[in-house]
Amino acid sequence: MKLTRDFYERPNVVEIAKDVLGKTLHTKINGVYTAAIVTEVEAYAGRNDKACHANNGLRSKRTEVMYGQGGFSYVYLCYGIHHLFNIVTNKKDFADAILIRGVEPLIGLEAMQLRRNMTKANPRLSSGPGILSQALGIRTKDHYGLDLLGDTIWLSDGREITNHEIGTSPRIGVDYAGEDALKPWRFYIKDNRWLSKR
DNA sequence: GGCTTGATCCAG
DNA sequence: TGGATCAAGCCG
Repeated sequence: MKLTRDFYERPNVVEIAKDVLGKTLHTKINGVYTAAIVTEVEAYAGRNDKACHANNGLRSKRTEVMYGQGGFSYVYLCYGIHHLFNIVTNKKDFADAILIRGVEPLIGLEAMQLRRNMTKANPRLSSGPGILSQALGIRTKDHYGLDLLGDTIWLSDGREITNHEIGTSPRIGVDYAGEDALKPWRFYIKDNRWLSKR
């Protein structure tokens, strides 16, 4: 069943991030349907989180969607090459988001391999925030600010993940964020092959 | 380990 | 207006 607005609009982004583990991420892009299980995420807590693009209340064309309702997509270009897919959470004016860092392919493996220019389905297909967007066909220009209750990118129930199956670590690549870089807000499914850190 | 790559941000 | 910076991936 498709996740509802209520799921995304809860106030605690860390709690939602853990809940997203095991959920199914679907895309239907240019008529091609793909689906994958979310294996790895990071939480970004709006204006009070130095690692978040909306820290200190920064508003710009890029961050604007984070200030809207929960359950929308925030996709942006990183290092000039990679499209990183985030889920906006919390209610209007609260700029929280969750970065998806790894997925386990379920449906549409051939389409994903074609997009990634690969001949096999190994973790290099979709274990990393940039390459999973590539595998699923998500691009900044086309998929910024989409409603995740729509029919282009959406999430649904998936695999049940219990608390003791969830691993925790600091977030990746946010050393610039001072003390906030230490927050243990990266979550992943333990013993899963489809993680960005091997 | 070193290179790629370009939007974004802020200093001036 | 320009240059430093960056939620990464690829090749070796």
